[in-house]
Amino acid sequence: TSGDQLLYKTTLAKSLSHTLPAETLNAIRRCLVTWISNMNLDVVTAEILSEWKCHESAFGENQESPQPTSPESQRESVCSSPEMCYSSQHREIKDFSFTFTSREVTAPPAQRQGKPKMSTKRRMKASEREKMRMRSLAEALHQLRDYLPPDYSKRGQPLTKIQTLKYTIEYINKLADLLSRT
DNA sequence: TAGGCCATCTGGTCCT
DNA sequence: AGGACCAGATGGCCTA
Repeated sequence: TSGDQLLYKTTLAKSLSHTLPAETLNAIRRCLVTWISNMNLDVVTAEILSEWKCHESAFGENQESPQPTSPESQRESVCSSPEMCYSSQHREIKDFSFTFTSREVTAPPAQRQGKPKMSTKRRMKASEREKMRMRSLAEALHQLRDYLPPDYSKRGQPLTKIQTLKYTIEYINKLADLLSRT
């Protein structure tokens, strides 16, 4: 709808500064889902893909062209945490290179000494949570993959995680260009 | 067989 | 104290 498009444009304008806080990412996602579901995907996809072929050399063929292998396709992960978590704090996105300005994680060895080891029970709980967290991440990527036109995986092979992320950025940029021209 | 991709485990750090 | 997040290590599966 026009309202969705307006909101989407506004959100994109904010995001074009290359800094994408979690709220912005969520807003983009919501608008894209709403907007795309209300229009003729064939037309959009055809136009985008025609442009895609022209700009393919940007990175698609050079470094991240769809590769034939993706073991995940054979072993679809069963995800128990379908909800998507967007906790991108202090994250910058510039073109296709991510810069994660995360916390300092390395500490001098001297500081590590003397810290009591986690109990087995707590370690098992932490492992379980980590497993769920990674499955949630995989599920989110799986859903993201579904929003990309099938032609992005040229040989019919599912995209890898990194390809999914990169192509999604490319797809959003192309959708934004399309919108800006209307 | 090498290399890519992935899931899982683990220990460390930061945050609430 | 416990949860969230991160990165390194490890091993399995698959393809060229």
